[in-house]
Amino acid sequence: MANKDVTDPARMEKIVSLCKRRGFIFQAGELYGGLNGCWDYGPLGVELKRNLKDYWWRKTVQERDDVLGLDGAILTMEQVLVSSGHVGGFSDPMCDCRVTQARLRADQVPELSGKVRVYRAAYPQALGFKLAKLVTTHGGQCPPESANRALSQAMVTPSAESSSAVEQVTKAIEDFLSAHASIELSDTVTIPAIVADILADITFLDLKVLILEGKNSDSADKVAKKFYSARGIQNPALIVDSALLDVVNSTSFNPENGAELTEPRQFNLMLQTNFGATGDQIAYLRPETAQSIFCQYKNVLDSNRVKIPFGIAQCGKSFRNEINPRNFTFRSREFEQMEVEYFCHPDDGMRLTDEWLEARLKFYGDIGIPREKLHILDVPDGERAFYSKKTYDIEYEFPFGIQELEGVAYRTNYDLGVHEKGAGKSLVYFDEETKEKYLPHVVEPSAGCDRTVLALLCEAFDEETLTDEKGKVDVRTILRFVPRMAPIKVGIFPLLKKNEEQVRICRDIQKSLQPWMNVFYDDGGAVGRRYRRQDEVGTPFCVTVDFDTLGENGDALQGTVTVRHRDSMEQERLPIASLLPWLLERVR
RNA sequence: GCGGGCAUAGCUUAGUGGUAAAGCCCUAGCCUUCCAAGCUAGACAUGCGGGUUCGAUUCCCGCUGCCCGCUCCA
Repeated sequence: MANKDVTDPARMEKIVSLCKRRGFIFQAGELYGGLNGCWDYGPLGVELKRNLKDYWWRKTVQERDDVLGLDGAILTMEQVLVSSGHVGGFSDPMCDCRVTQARLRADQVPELSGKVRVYRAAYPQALGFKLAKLVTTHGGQCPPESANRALSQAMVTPSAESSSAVEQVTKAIEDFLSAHASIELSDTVTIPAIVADILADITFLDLKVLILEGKNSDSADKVAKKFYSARGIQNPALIVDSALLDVVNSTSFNPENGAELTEPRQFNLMLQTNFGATGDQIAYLRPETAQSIFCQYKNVLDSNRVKIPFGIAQCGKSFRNEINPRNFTFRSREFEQMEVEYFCHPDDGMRLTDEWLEARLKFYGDIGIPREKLHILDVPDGERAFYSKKTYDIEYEFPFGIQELEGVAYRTNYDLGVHEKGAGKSLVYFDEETKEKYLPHVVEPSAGCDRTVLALLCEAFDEETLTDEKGKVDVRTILRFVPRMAPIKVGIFPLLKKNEEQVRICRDIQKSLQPWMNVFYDDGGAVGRRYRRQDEVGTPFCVTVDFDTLGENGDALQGTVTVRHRDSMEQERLPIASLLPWLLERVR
């Protein structure tokens, strides 16, 4: 979707490293080697995430008259997910065409007979690296890129279509060595030995293509070429075996193009579990929070004296057996969603979708994600889910690319419709004023909680280069969270930890603030060091009790403390008594 | 899912077929009146499992995980 992705892997690495070092996010099961696609939030991460969820709840539920909360069960009945369509399309074994990726039901692939052409190719990069390694091992100086370039050029220039792998690799190596006269192999090494080493060690990429009735082998070659070029092999020159095999009544080939199909696989992306006394009942870990909202829509309506339009909000865990978790916490197998299903009259759906988009954009601004880092994708026809009349993706510029944070989708009355049908019970709404009966339509703003936490971290991360009076350069690492999202709101330090009076006053301040916000007492090392420690975890304010606080420099300063600001590093003096209101105004 | 690369202390990196090194961080103490000072002492590592070997962190294989490029995302 995104066309101007700017990625910064080095920045991402620093963020991941900071998250671990300071206790924001750890890999789940790390002690035992790690569990792919699962993450644990550490002491600071859980505060950050909680701040986000609490603020979302406050803004979405508590400060609105028209949205109610719900906390549904994670274990979900099979029938619910059959009705919703989550079980249906994915319960049969499926095959993929290895060339076009077309997905076919395994039991519906027709039996085909005919000649099959066998292709075998190797990645030129792989060959290049093997060669470089061998040359180096045998005393030559050879950077891998150089061997790679030379060898891959040789590889894509087939001498003859039917020449063998041994011949082609031999020729490539000879060409390479003659082009690099400085490389001398030791006397004990022969080119056939290197060729044998390479071929024994290399991974080949094989493909079979059935020559369809009425077509010739050229068409099969075309299919193979597409397959290899999609994998970075521009010219499948290394054809080891171009012999033709006969197959009869095989269901392993795509009837459209003759390409080989993958083995049939179960494609359910939901996590299943067993329960009941004998463990023979099936339930699913919900793949989205939305379904319990649809299923309880009528109960909420009947028990809370609400009228359409109104919404039901839910924040909680969902689970998907993602094929390919990637990008730190961005795509996880276990993740948290913040969703609203907003029920409305069919005439209002489009308008409300736009209104929710605006409300959500304001929310992101309020948590410190600037509007200019967000991209709104108006998902075009054909790319939306089939039931959706309008979908906006709200995307953020992550260091690994522009990726979706939230989808605002107008889902029509599809969801209530399928559950009405599945359960055999009416979900029609009766409007007392207009005497109108209809099945409500739904607008769904669905945000990824973990993704948003990650966006907060990425947005907040900053490195500032400082130069002191002596010209000494220092890098200050800061998380510039807006105060309402910061895991710790204020650090409290005695200037000298040996001064009992300062420590006592600090502890008093700590006690007085703790009921209102998360604070952190620290007396270790020099005060400057403590400031920097708090910068690194995004604490917006630090309070220092010093000798002025004790009245040693006059009555005017007695009972006041230094407040130091994270972003500017500037300080101001405030009376202890006014700290709480001063802070509350800034961290809510 | 495909391919490539990588795996040594909390972090960043050395190094070795025979006792694993350093800086930062951390802990304790000394010192210290506002931005990562200094001194002393201390804790902490070869991802997991096989194989070769008298001996493997090092070489080989498998697994797991991470990163990159494709793919996928109901």
